[in-house]
Amino acid sequence: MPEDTAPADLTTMRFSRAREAQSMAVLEDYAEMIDDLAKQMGEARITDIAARMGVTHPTATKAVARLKREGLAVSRPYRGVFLTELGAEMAARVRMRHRVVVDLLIAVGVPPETAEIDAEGLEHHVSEATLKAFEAYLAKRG
Amino acid sequence: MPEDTAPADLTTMRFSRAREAQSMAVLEDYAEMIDDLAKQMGEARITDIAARMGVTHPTATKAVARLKREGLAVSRPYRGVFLTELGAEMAARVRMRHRVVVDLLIAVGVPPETAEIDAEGLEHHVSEATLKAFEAYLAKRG
DNA sequence: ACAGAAGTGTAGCCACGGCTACACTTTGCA
DNA sequence: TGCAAAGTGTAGCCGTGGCTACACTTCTGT
Ligand SMILES: [Mn+2]
Ligand SMILES: [Mn+2]
Ligand SMILES: [Mn+2]
Ligand SMILES: [Mn+2]
Repeated sequence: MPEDTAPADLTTMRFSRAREAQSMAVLEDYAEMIDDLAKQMGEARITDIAARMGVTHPTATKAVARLKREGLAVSRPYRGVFLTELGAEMAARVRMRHRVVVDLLIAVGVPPETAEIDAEGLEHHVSEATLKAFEAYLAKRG
Repeated sequence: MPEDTAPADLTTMRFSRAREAQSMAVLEDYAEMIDDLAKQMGEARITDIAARMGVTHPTATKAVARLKREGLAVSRPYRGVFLTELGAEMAARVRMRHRVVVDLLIAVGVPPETAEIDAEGLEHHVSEATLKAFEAYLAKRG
């Protein structure tokens, strides 16, 4: 085995972390989007959530059901969806991280439109440590 | 609607792209891993693939079945798994991209161990345009 | 040579995130 | 005011990627 290869158990841990991060991605994106809609439209309706996510309304309903199950949102039949305090905190955190990721990409030379697109997937795999490093890099750059 | 917000249909496209990228992630990671194992051990066995991915062997078997279905690998019962030419090309591309992502993270100040971990998830959402930008940045930095 | 260990296949379970189809409720307008 | 349009709920399908349990094959060491 080449010495530039990490031990197998460290490799395994990397994959586990990536899977774990991915399992949060849907939750994070919906939380942020519901918060966006609440700010822009006054409330987040299932149809609007679905339209923005690019999915059908039953898919959005299922995602919201998961958010509710995890204590991140509440809703009553035929009414809008609202974030709990926990959900709002997640939304704020996710929005900030998203912005930092986009800014960093642009700072290292990625075209802004591309940065926006790629960030939507990248953001969910940026750890706290990496986020801090990004912020430090951006601060240093002014 | 605030003017710092992208049109809804662009937002929708971002999410679609992220989902699409994600659907390739498993394929990419397995292709790279099978290639690793072929180089390090002579051949890629289901048990070894599973162990490194941190999953059980039936899970690895299913992933390999998908690789075969997509023309990226071949195998015969109770024998090892081998990449096709297409699969080997994907593995090479994925390995290169992984390395660039890790290098870029380190270049902007992310601790190397963290860079390795985060890159495992990030890599799948780095587009060609972003990869080129990363390479340019790294080249400029020497 | 063969028995036990190791490896592999496969059935069948689950959660998730897509979808269509259809029923029901709410909204809005003539 | 009431009816049509819009919105929502829900059942049920699929593919994917996890898992356990168990059967079968291959390998290995005595
Ligand atoms: Mn996202
Ligand atoms: Mn985002
Ligand atoms: Mn990966
Ligand atoms: Mn990788």
